[in-house]
Amino acid sequence: MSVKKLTPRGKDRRRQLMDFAAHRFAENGYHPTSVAEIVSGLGVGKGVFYWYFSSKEELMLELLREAQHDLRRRQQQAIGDEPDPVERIALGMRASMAWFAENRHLYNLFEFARTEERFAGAMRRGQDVAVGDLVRHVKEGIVEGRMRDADPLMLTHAILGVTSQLAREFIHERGESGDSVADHAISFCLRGLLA
Amino acid sequence: MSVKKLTPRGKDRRRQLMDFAAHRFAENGYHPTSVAEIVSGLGVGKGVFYWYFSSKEELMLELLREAQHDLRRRQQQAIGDEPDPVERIALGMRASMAWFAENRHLYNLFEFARTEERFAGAMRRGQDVAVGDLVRHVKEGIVEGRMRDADPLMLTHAILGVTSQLAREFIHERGESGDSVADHAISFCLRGLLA
DNA sequence: CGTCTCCTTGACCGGCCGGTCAAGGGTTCT
DNA sequence: AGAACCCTTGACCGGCCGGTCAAGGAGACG
Repeated sequence: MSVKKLTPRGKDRRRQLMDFAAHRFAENGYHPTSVAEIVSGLGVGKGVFYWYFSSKEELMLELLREAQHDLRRRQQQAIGDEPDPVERIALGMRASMAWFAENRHLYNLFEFARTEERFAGAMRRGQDVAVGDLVRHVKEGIVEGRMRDADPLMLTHAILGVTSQLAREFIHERGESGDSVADHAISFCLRGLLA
Repeated sequence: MSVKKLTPRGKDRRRQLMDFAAHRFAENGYHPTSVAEIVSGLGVGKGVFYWYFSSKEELMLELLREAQHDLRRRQQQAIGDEPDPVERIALGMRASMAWFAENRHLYNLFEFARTEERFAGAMRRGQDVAVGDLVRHVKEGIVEGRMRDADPLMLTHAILGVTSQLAREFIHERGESGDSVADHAISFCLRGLLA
């Protein structure tokens, strides 16, 4: 049997660096977290960082890409081949909530990344993919007469807004579980406020 | 008649610093924008900055407080003494959209501030006020039987989520006008997705 | 054993950053 | 005039930051 190496190398090291940096960035902020802090937190020399990543910025970009990719996979897996567009939207929202519950720290990372020009591009690309996925379900729902005939892009962003705000407030901020929040989010999106 | 001073003093100087800094922070990021850049952009010496503000952080906090205060005043002014809780919510959303349209740059500032511990407190306080205002209308709407009997806090955050996401995407990002976006946001919040 | 490759070390560098302060200018009082 | 007050200047400081690099393991292979 293989034993855990005391000094990981290769991909393990990379993971270690990315995980640790992600947590520090999320808790402390990207700029206030220095490369020196990251490596000393892991008990290694600075050269290790620059062996695996060409810059702090590159590491950040990789974190963002990976997280977005992971979130999307989670959504698609949850949706599977569900035929009902309304149900697909609900499943996607539930999957997003669950993912945010399991990766609480990444919420801050996403939010920060959107505010800085050099990371905003990556975030926009990721969001465009999410919007693209979701808008298809919405359009289909409208065509099938299941949903109101409003601007699909607006509806899509409204759904994303509900999901991300409830994820922030109740999961990220208050530490509640994903499932109960998802139920509320879904019923709001489907039926709105009015009685 | 009084003429514009060539070298503003007192409150004018303060305003000048705050406005310029807010724009630089929003476009470039808080950390990447140095105090040196701010003062040289205004063509003044560094001492001016530290005459009016005790630190870069304090200036930032003041910007956040002022912006939140201004946004809230705008909402309250729009709502006036409207008796219908549903209409009050719609008026508040419309006012928020209009405010974001007129202060596009502040969106990034808010978003960044939430991600850094030392500013998160101020943001939370501001949001708590907004939630407090809004949740009252929601509760009243439920009591009056105008709205679905769901958790008022969830409904409130869902409304905020729709508002802020649509503001970000269509006003901040795409530069559309506030009014048309507000209509979509309101109708989504009231009636949801379903036909 | 030598050698090759892969990884690690940490002192070091140039540069920038937030913040200080002694000195002086401009206005407005008396 | 001259004193008092308010504002402005910009050189300067200590410290930290992202990034470099010569040197040196540690294991694999022959």
